[in-house]
Amino acid sequence: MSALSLAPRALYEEVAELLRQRIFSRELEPGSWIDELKLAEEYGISRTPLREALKVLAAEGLVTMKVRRGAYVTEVSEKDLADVYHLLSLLESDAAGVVAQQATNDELAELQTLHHALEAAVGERDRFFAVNEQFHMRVLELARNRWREQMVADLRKVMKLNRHNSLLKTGRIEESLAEHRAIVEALAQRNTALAVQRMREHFQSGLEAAA
Amino acid sequence: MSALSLAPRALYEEVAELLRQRIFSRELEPGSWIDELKLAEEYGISRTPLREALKVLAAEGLVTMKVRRGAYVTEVSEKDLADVYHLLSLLESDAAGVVAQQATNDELAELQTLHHALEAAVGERDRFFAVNEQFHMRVLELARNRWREQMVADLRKVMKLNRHNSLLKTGRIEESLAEHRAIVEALAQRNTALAVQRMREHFQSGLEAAA
DNA sequence: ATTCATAATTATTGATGCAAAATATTCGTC
DNA sequence: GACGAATATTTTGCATCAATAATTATGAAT
Repeated sequence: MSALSLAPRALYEEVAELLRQRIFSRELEPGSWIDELKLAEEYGISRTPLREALKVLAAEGLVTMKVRRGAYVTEVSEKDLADVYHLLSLLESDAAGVVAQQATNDELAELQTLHHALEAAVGERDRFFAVNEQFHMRVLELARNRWREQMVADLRKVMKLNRHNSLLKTGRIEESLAEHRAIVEALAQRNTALAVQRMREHFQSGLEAAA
Repeated sequence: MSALSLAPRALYEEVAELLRQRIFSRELEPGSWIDELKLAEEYGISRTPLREALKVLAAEGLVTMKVRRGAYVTEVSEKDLADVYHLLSLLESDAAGVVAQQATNDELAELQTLHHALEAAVGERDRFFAVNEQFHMRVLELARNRWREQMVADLRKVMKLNRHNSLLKTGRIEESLAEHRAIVEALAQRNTALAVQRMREHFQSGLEAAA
């Protein structure tokens, strides 16, 4: 078993990222017990950094620690998903409002560019999803609230626990694009309330598509 | 050095709580380096559970880990405080709206009872603050979104890092009480939009008092 | 035959020790 | 006297080891 690439980050951070990947790929199934010993051996590391990584993931909500029973991959119910989605909608809508108010013209132009890239990516499913994610994250960054960025990042990770990776449905690409266009327009007009409302509608229709 | 009381919780959880207390009491000052070795000796424990506790606190945002430089108590700028306060306002206002929609009559009655306890506690500063906190937390619980509860709990901890423990100012007790009354009324009327608006105003006036 | 208790095994949790890395101090040279 | 390099010290971070707690299985008793 080869050692891990020597990291600029701490080993436990590296391991946390590896575990995230395995959880998202459902190689580690929700509800299943995480075998520390087996994983440590598999990665060729000791249990200490692995345990620290599990603590980090527990804080993110991806794993649940049970006293004297070890770590389990978090099981998210349908209600959990709805709750998390609700919060994402709330936080990102508000972020859109902040951007409409506070972003510079250059930053708004950058969002327009990103939106054009999104329109150009229709047809290339994976690329579309990637650019879509990029757009949402950029809006978030432009709202300049590091606490919200952290929270949204964590919530999005929890959403990924779900089988139907449903922040954006394949069948909804055209609608989603139209909604994004509406959001960018509201931002360009610097219409705060409208930007909030349209981002909220964007999430709302995503939810209805999932139902 | 006596050992810690044997815990139903894991040792690292216990230690995390002790560290939180020391951080909130400003015995550990924001920006200062946390001496693992010294603390471990002081508590009569090894560095392993202490390090795990620090990881938990880092996830909460109370401490920041610097690579190969250990743990530091998080320094919150004025902007950080404003950002966190903004998020608390957003999350708790929305929670109020959810409660107006979904709470049972019994639950709303319970909030009224809590509010009466708050009115009765005017004059007893500490008790007033405690009941006030209880009221906010109960609203949050009644909104029944465990992810939001976790996030708000963490954000409130970060607020406590500030010297001016300013979720509620001493000089604002009467105003605060009136605002709470208005919130309870909106909830009793099951007026969602009004409940949201009044909770938001409640936070807004708290912010203005801090300025 | 079923249930309860005890013992053994398994797995988590805490401690100690060691190595690597970073920073600070001291010494030498310019 | 100042600047740079090298060494030493401090501290993080990883690994191995020991102990505790829980669960399961087996045996005995009712």
